[in-house]
Amino acid sequence: MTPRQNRNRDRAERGIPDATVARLPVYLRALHGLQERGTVTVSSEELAAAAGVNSAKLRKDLSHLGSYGTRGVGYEVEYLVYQISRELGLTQDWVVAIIGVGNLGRALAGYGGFASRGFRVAGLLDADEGIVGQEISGMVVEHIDRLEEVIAERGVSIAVLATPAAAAQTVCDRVVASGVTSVLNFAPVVLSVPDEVDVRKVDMSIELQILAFHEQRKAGGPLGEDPPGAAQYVETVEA
Amino acid sequence: MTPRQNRNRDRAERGIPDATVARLPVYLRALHGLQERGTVTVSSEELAAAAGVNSAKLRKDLSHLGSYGTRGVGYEVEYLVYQISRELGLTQDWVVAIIGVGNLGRALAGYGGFASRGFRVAGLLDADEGIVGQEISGMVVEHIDRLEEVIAERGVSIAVLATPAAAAQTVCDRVVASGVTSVLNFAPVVLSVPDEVDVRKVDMSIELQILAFHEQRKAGGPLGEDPPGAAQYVETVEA
DNA sequence: CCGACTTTGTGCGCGTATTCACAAGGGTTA
DNA sequence: TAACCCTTGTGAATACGCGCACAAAGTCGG
Ligand SMILES: NC(=O)c1ccc[n+]([C@@H]2O[C@H](COP(=O)([O-])OP(=O)(O)OC[C@H]3O[C@@H](n4cnc5c(N)ncnc54)[C@H](O)[C@@H]3O)[C@@H](O)[C@H]2O)c1
Ligand SMILES: NC(=O)c1ccc[n+]([C@@H]2O[C@H](COP(=O)([O-])OP(=O)(O)OC[C@H]3O[C@@H](n4cnc5c(N)ncnc54)[C@H](O)[C@@H]3O)[C@@H](O)[C@H]2O)c1
Repeated sequence: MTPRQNRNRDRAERGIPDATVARLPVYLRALHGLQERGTVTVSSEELAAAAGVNSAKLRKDLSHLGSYGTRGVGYEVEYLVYQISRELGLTQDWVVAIIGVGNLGRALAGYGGFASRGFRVAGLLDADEGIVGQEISGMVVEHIDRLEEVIAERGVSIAVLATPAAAAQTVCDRVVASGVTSVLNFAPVVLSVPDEVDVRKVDMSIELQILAFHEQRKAGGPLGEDPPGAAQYVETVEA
Repeated sequence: MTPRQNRNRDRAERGIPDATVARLPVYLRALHGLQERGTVTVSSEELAAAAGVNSAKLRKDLSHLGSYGTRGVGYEVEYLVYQISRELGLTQDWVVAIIGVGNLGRALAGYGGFASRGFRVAGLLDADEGIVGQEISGMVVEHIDRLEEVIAERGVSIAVLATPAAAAQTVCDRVVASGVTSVLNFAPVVLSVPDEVDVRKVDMSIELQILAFHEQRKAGGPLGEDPPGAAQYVETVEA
């Protein structure tokens, strides 16, 4: 069997498509909402509506976890919550460190949406002497020099980077060298990491730019109506 | 020429794939970096490396904007910056309102990464009497009751929602009713809006959950090694 | 116990995205 | 001018994701 065939087989048997994984948390959120209202059973149609997706897509997504629905009835909310949580790894606790405790880091430190999903913030680190020692959301900010110790001692497995862009790669390198293989990056830079490390980024500036693009479309295309590719543009490069 | 042919031509000539649009801001960031270091010309290989993508993908992306490269040489940095900015609509100013000035809203209000791309925060709104009137990043927080006036008077075209989840849909409805067609949502809810409105969401909790999924994979699959789809699972639903 | 009804799980076709690989095009040098 | 080198732009193959539509499978009333 060629390596390629092997990879295909692995995908088919255990691999859950990335697109599906990205939606599972949304389903989970919708399910928790239903749970609070005491709903016991839900159809794919209802759940899909609550999650804002097509019902066929929802069913296909869930089918990747196994067959947890009952035909003619729907899905048992509680059981589905358990299965999705389990698949996402939320049945265990994840230890998180937030690095860079500025405006954004502070907001993150106090955010309840983390703890409620099994993410425990076990460290706040910063380089600024004025910030180190401050108590934020019940935790004392530690010095970045202690990064490696903190990661090792507390078993940090996810690092959240909220430093300025210029510092992000350096901090990332240290974090990775300490054995962390999951990074959530808020700094507007592309981090380079070894293959085994997962980096996800949150970039609000990019989101705004995408909105601006579409907004401009609605308003009638880019300024100066000539289509890109037209031959008669002028050299007005200088800002 | 029939309307349909016209539409097809427009698509072919002007329609830029969503996946491409989402990457243009990344290229732009990389280009600004090069610009600061005085680079005049860049090859697709170099730029792709800086942006963290495959070079063929980069070239194909850029080809959607027209042919702005020179074979044998590469792309002129300054010119490319201009073309991408123009395509994204960053050559004009966008007026933004931030709604919900709590932990996150505050961080956003003071964030420099917005202004530097032509996004001007023209309003901060909140429902809390204790927050209304406060000065944050040089702006006075206004009462949410004035939402419609603020949007109309200042020509707000993008709304940033940073309210609690429970309030988001209501606020969103009001914003949309006021004519805003672009929304950036930080609240962990699926917003329902008319077709012509674009909503983009930023959800850090989802990103963490995706990281957790992959982290669990690395550690050897979900707890209790049985592959999903196995027939012998037990009814251990109760938490 | 049966037949009507409901909802799941999925085969299939379609469109989009990604990547490879190379011909075409432009610069550069002798 | 011509030969050579470098890099773009894109055709073609492959992979991926989406959603329709329907058979299979279960429920429920009679
Ligand atoms: N504030 C926002 O709304 C927002 C939005 C989008 C992106 N971002 C990005 O998030 C990051 C943080 O933003 P912010 O507004 O909190 O900035 P900030 O300047 O308020 O905070 C950055 C913090 O990082 C600390 N720091 C600097 N170098 C460090 C190092 N080497 N190790 C550890 N800590 C270090 C600083 O002392 C500071 O406290 C930036 O990269 C920014 O571009 C912020
Ligand atoms: N803080 C974070 O790091 C973080 C991370 C991810 C997501 N979020 C989400 O972002 C949102 C805001 O988070 P936060 O931490 O800033 O919460 P917060 O409670 O600190 O702030 C919410 C603000 O919204 C205001 N508000 C409430 N109802 C309103 C209404 N109807 N109109 C206008 N304003 C209203 C409140 O007065 C408050 O000031 C929440 O939905 C949260 O889930 C926050």
